[in-house]
Amino acid sequence: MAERISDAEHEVMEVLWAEAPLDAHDVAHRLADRQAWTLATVKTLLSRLLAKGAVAHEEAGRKFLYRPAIERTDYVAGEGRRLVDRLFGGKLSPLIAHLAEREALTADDIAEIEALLREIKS
Amino acid sequence: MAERISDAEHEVMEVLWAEAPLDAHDVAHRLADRQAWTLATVKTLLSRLLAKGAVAHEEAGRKFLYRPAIERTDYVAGEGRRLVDRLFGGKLSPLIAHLAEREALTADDIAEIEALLREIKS
DNA sequence: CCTTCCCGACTACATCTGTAATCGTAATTG
DNA sequence: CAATTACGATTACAGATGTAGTCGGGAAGG
Repeated sequence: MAERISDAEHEVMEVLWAEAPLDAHDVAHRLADRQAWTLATVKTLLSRLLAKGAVAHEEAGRKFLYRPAIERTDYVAGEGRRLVDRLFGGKLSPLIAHLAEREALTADDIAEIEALLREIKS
Repeated sequence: MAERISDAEHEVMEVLWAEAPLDAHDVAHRLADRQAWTLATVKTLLSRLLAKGAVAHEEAGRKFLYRPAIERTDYVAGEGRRLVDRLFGGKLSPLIAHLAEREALTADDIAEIEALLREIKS
């Protein structure tokens, strides 16, 4: 399980997480504005995701309808953890410190995070 | 600039960020407990990092001494941003929410982050 | 029915990565 | 000085990735 999903594959996943099931054409279409990929490329990515077990497909006549087989939430949490482990010894605060220091969180961002923390505490 | 540094290369960078300059042997040595890499492998990684401009080397007799050519701070901030952009539309709070929700930040973690935010606000 | 088109499956291929071995040369050791 | 070592440079090679083309079979259109 948990075969790594590549960047390109991830783009495809985002499309399916936003809407599914979709066939290869639909996926290629939704990707059109972000990526200049041919349909062939999108098909390849879908096959690889299928092989990795990240999407499932169901037959609909002569074509396939694809849908995510993993939760975006899980994927995102996994990637987040990976990064935080790799770069911050597993601690979140240094990540926040870094981003904050270098890109100035807006007051709104800060308020949002504080609210979030307050909620977690309860 | 900013050639992507791979995972294996990153391990090498961490060693050099912790202590530099070091020659290939030293680097291999410090890596010994985390990675079962041969000296040859470490040398390859150092060459690649050199080619990518992530480390610099200076001649010391018949060997080279390597040192980082990029700041860990910059690397970390870049990677952090990459992730946050890719997965959270550039916003930090969802990352925090995710990690918090799935892995229970300790009260200490939360206090630390809050202190940090307070400081940023000032 | 025959031709055309569409689809998924398979193949292609350069680059990057992980992981190393080998080669040529310069230093070290005897 | 000869034999051995120690280095960096070069080469190797399989798997992942980005990006796509081709092929064979069935559906659709005439």
